[in-house]
Amino acid sequence: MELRHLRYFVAVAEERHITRAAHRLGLQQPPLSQQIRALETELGVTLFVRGARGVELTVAGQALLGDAYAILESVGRAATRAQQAARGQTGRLSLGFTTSAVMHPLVPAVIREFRQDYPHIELDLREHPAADLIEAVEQRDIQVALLRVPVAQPLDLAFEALVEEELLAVLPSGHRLLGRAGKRGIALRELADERFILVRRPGAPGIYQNVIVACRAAGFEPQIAAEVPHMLTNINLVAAGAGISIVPASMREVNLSQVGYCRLASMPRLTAPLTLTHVAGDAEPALGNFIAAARRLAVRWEKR
Amino acid sequence: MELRHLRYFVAVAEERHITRAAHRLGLQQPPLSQQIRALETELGVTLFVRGARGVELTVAGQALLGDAYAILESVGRAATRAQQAARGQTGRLSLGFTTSAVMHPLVPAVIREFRQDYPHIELDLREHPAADLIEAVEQRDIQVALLRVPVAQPLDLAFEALVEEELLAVLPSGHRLLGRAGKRGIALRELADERFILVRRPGAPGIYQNVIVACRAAGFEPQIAAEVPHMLTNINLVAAGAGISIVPASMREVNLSQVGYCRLASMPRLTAPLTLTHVAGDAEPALGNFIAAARRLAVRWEKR
DNA sequence: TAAAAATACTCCATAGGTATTTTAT
DNA sequence: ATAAAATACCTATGGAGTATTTTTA
Repeated sequence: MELRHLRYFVAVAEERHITRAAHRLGLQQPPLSQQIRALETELGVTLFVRGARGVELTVAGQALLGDAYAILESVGRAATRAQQAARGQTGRLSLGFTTSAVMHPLVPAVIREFRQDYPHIELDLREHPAADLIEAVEQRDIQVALLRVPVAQPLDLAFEALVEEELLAVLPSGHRLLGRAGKRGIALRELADERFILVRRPGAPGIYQNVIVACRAAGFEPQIAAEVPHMLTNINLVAAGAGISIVPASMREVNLSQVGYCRLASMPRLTAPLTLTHVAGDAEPALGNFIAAARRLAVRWEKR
Repeated sequence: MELRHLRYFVAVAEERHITRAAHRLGLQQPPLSQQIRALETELGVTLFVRGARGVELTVAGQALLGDAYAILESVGRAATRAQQAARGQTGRLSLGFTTSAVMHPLVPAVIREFRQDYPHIELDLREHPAADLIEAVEQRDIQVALLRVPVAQPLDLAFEALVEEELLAVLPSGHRLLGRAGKRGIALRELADERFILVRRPGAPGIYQNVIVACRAAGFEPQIAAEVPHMLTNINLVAAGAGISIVPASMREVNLSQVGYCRLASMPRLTAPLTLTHVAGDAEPALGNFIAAARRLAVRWEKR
């Protein structure tokens, strides 16, 4: 049986008249009669009783008609669904991110916009440490991840900095430098005598490396008072007076009364990127659409 | 799009290999490649990424695969359903009957057996007076009816007596004839002085006519004390002492203490048929199966 | 470079067209 | 007697086969 048979059958059933149905289908009566007969022969069932003023459905024909409608309709739906999937308008997308990545306003903005533009894509969101995210992308466990500074960059993954974000010094509330910091901020070397608290996790140095390199360029070796696994712990330790730190500007949202943030006057500005990563090569449509949305919003963000 | 495309597509998707799929389908690789390409072109979508060791489904292909399975399966189901409908194993059958017809044990037996043999046929049961039933069958409102003696027999309906049932006299409990009735029963002429209560409805005389004709043949004109519309009313009036009556043997199930039943010794026995009626001409399968079941059980009943 | 898919072409099965006959009311 | 479907026969589209080339890992 072919869909042609069902299409012809439906036309004849609706017209109750082979000649009229043939006309409607854009063909002649004999071939249509033959196709209907062929269908009847294949099914081993009489679908129509032929009369002098047309044809009438048998009970078997009535039974088939309902199914034929359903089948033809679901064929149509299958086609549009495949097309939507190809355009990345349906399916699922799994996205991972680090805590510090979601602190950046761009990330929730991208998620919101993508949800709006592609409501039929199931979005799978997961928060994990950067190293786990990179491994998950490699394993095809998730399709795309948003994180900070990826140090280990496997060759089969593509990495792309969406935006560069300024790094700020976090100091305890009463710190003398907070008062002296003007619009341009304090010089990095003014922190030479401070004790640093930095985020470092095995396999994902994050901005750790950047800070140390910058300090050395500013002429001093930073004293590391503590290495913590999480950026919020980091800020809490500063609040507790255990030292100072340097964090992405968006962490300013963590607005504890015991800490203050100030800019660093180094030129060029000390920054850390918000990085997007996925498996290299052709991205499947839903992923491509996500990346496009992320890039679009990143450009808009830079121009804000 | 044709079902062929979906069948081929499924084979390729399952084998992840056009050449192997072609072999499985009993054709060569190039035509299969062409058909898959044609499907992709028609949908405007890439279904497979071609590699050196086979093909892989794209997301669009994955989306289509699920739908293709569902479609092919429902095509198969549609075919078997049409065949079942043609054999009268599915669909619906509406059956009407009179009160006196269902009193006959054959009727519930037929319904039970039909339900058992054709569990997928929806059986519509309705109880109505005989005249209404005949009209309903003519109007194609119901397909088949079981009733007693149809007097008005429209030409477009077929009538068939399933079984002849003996008629019995119903007498008030203390009636002198009940004691004298032997195995053979009482003679009809012994009722010459009794007052008769008979069922008669406009348009459906039932056994009314038969009884009168029989009495005349026995040499007397019966005195009609009352004409009632319903056979149960009839027996209740006998119980009340209003007269005597003649009813089908199966009414003996109405076992009131105030009435007694006895046979009538006339030869041949006075009988009334249980009649089946439906529109004349070819019966549709479910109806044919019902009629066959009714006939089969009727024969078995006669031989009991 | 080896395996798989794509291309080029050929063929033929069959969907579809034309002319006519049969059927049913 | 008439309208509709069936039959007979013909045509040609396109599905499938064969040989070969191109692609990809």
